[in-house]
Amino acid sequence: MRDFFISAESEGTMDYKKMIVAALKPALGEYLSDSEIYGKIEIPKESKMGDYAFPTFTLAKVLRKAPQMIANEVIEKIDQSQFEKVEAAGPYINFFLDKTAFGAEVLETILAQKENYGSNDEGNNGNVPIDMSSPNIAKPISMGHLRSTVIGNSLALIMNKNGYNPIKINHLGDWGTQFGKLITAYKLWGSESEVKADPINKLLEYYVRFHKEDVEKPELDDIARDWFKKLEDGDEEATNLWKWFREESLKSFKQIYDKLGITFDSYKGEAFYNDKMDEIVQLLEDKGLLKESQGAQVVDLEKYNLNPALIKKTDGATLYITRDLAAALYRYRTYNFVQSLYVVGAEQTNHFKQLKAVLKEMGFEWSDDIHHIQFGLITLNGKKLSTRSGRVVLLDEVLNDAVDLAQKQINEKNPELEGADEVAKEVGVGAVIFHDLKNERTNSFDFNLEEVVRFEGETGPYVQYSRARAESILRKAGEIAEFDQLEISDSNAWDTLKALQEFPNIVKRAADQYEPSVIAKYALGLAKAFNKYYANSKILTDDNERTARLALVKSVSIVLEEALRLLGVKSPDEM
RNA sequence: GGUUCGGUAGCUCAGCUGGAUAGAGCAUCCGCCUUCUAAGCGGACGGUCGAGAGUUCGAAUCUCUCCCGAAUCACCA
Repeated sequence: MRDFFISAESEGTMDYKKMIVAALKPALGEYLSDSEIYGKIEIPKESKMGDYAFPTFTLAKVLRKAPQMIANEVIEKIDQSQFEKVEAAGPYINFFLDKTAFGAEVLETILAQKENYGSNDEGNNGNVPIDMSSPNIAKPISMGHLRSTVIGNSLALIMNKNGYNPIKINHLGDWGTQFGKLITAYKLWGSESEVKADPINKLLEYYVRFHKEDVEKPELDDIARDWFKKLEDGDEEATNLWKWFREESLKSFKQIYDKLGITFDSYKGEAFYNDKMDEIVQLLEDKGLLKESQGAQVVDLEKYNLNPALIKKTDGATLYITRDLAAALYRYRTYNFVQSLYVVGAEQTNHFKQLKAVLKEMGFEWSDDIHHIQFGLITLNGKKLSTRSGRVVLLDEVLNDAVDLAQKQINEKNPELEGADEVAKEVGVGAVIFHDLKNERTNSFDFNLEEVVRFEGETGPYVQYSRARAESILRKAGEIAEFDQLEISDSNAWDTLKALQEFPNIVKRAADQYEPSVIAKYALGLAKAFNKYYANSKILTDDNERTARLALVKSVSIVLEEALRLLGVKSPDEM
């Protein structure tokens, strides 16, 4: 087994817990191993109680003494020279770091590494395809898609920060029986010019009308089925219409992705796998996994405690999972991934369990590297969003509202701001993205426009604003010849320095848990610490710590910008 | 009914592998712009951590039972 100290050392940043283990070892070495000591060290809630603490409860039994007494005895025995002080507080041994040395080291590291601060190469450049966004052609992008898009994008950035090579795949919903309906509707009521003018809305209108009218004219369903059949058989008219709908839809999707500042590495959607499913069926057959059940072809998954996976319908048509099997295999062959992520809503949990189970049954060990990154539902007035019932919240509208509001705020608070339009976009869109990412992925939330576009409190604009203030100070400070003498004696700076030091661990945790919210929460914490410092200490005073304070401000700006970047949020220098 | 995820302050949520008086933001009320951007800072108010039992020196956190809510459970994606 690899010694944990080696890995701790290889991180490149100072591990203060390690320092504490070294200090405690002479006193506790005969009762606890290094890693046991390391594991017990905790961070007190309040900084009054020190920066790290070691609870002595566990030793009480072995030593048959009261924890308080043990704490008192231990501090007598250990070398305290590395710390500002070490004190026994009841059953705890509290360690106070040498603040100036700690601060100087953190600042020096950040200023040297700049935006690379917090990066690591844990991923070894391994490929990680990320299935994300994946809207359906001819349907508008709603708040529901925002989650997958924004979480996927952030995870791509986080994985990259951890040394992986993410590949963002927009698995478009560009195939299925709905295209038969769409073509039917278009042929009956549509026109080329209408679609060109406003593709998504018009196509949606046709689709909705189809569903309205087919209640009374069931023959429409037959026509639609025929058209889809034609499409499957490669009929020229059907194929051309399909291609055209797809292109027009994609164009309007891209406008939204532009607003969000998100790009993709692949737009291979469901249709791409049309000719790749036969192989899957064949493989399943060869391995004897396919069974007939009620006229359909299924893979039994009882040993996984799952329902059978339906591979082929009674009529011989394939299903969603068949396509996803083909996609999974294609991605494995194409990217030889170390992990394959699917940022898809929690309602599809069962599907992904089945997908992984079938792949496992097929003998593909890499099934274990597939992770369903699920997220909670966005509801409207407590109900699930649904295009057909008209209960939709269009993402584009939300983004526009947010940008308008940001514009209004700028007019009020900073009317002289140059490039106000651009800043309004960055702030408005940033608010929406941040709102989506600040809470744990799996939480569901009910859509509330006021909350989404809020700029005060724990929001994206709060973080942006904090950094803009930092930048403003730096502008006023002018050129700094050289950052040396980085010791800061001001205790108001302490929380900020500690937060800065935490960033590399936060980056790792976010990747381990596939949780952008870890970064968002961190950004809020750092911004908060900095605002407090800003409010209580004058930075641009001419004394011998001025450079050190500016180094702190610069470091805060660097790390906040980087944290926001990992969320896909921009950092305006002024706002 | 089975499975999964939730239930923490009026509202929205934190709380890392169990640890020192349970934390934020919003809302409400009160202070702070002759100092670096008030999209800010400080303070007040506010909680039987769904209920009960268990493990433990110690439980919001782990185990079990129950209550409540959501998602899902083969021919949609």
